[in-house]
Amino acid sequence: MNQSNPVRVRFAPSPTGRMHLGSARTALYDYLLARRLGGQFILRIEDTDRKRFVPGAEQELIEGLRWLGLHYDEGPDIGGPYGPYRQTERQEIYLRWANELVERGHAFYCFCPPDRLEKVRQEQLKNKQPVRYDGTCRHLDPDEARRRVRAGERHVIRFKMPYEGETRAVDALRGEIVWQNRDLDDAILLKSDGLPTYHLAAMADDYEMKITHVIRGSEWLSTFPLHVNLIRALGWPEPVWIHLSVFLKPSGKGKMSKREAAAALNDGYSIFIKDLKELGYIPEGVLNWIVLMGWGVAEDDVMTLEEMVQRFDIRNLNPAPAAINFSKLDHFNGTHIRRLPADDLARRIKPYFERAGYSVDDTLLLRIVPLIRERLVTLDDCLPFAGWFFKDNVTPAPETLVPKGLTPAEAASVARRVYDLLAALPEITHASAEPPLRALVEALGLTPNQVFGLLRVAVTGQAVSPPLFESMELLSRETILARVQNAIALLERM
RNA sequence: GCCCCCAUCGUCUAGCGGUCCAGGACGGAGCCCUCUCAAGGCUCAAACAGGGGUUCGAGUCCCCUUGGGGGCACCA
Repeated sequence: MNQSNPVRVRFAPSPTGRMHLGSARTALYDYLLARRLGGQFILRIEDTDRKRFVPGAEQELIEGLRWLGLHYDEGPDIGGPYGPYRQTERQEIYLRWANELVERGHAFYCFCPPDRLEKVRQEQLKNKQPVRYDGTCRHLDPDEARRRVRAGERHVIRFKMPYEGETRAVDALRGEIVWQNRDLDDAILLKSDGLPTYHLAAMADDYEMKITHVIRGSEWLSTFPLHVNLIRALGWPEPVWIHLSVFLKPSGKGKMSKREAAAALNDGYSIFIKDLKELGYIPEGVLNWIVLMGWGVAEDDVMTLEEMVQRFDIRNLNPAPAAINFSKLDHFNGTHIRRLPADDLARRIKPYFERAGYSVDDTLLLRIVPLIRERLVTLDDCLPFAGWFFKDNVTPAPETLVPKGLTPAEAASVARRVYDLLAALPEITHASAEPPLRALVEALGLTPNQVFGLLRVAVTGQAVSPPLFESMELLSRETILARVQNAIALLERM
């Protein structure tokens, strides 16, 4: 690689499914590497598989990247100097290189029908032989092959893998890897539909787009020798290769499966980025979580995207598979929520209240935020903690008003004393209400828990709430008195 | 079956031959704080897969075993 060239890193997903943790992490590392080294981050859509194409998948990818804050410099929706950035729009390029490979003797036309290939495969499997192409068309006379192609015979183009010797390639995380060429296969580069396979398309695009670092999943390790041989056959510069490990299911036993994904959702988690967003996770938390799955930092593991850029170094990447740990996601999400400025958090939770049907006063919301900030794991936790602020009246279950150790009648009596005390105050604030109420607790020979608990349920309608006095301060005196009055009535009716 | 990769607390990891009776984080346990729930503080339990080498010395290098993972498509 020529060090004087700018670093260019690409995220190249295929629009065949949903954006999940694995793709997000790859994109994140791509982004971090590009930003860290002052280069460009490119989005390229690998849509050459028309059978598996999923409408809307590209949009989810783009929205996912935007939500995470992983902004790219070039991509299908924003263009760039090396476009187009969708492989189906670059078909001529692959055709040209495939022909070039054939001309140079590094690839050959193959007319083998799929059903024959399948039979060969079964035979090899049965005989416990390595499964690969048997080489039938490899030694066809080139002129004869060209004639058949011109005649319109259905064909593919295969790479002519050397039969002897070995292939060596370097992965940045694992060092040099060696393959015996006799174990390698004559992979298809150009399908009979005229579209390239990943092998040709990705390599050609990486070359055309001047990609300097390839970060991809370890599932590409097995075709790694094919890719380097292809690149070398064409004399292209070799990028730095980085093969990331896969994610394992939470137990660490086996990879993430459909079944596991469903199980996660059942527990209130998800491996899909869009779901995570809807579950109330914030990009800061998600990013911090996934960046550490495969990247080790000695200390200070709470980071913003900017801090990740400053600290990122591919030498710290871990090639070992990593098990997904959702409780760590909760931790990072809560931590980053707490770090948000009040107005920012207010802006982010406002939609949750509105979706619940409340009309939200921004001034009140801004005063609520400090009360619930350290209680939120996900954004939607704001509802159980603070939804009651926006209700005109609350309706506690009568039995929840009765403190431990007291009868309903005793509770009613306590409530009346509390009412009298609050009614005597010209205004009810944290400062004005707490001292006399504590004195009352003392005088009644009860615990703060008993009295404040009753008041909490009376005022908020629930047993768990933000701090009582701070919460009451946000309510009008009339509201508080009316709710305590209501509680007394409820208790008297028990 | 064949090829390739990986291996430190339950999990994510630090460690790049001596500073490691192995450090941090999540989770767990306990204590403190406390009006509930949290947050926060303190403490504790918890790991170098096994076996051979190399070396004065190995978690750190090599080999084997075991275990885990990926791949073996006209999918990416």
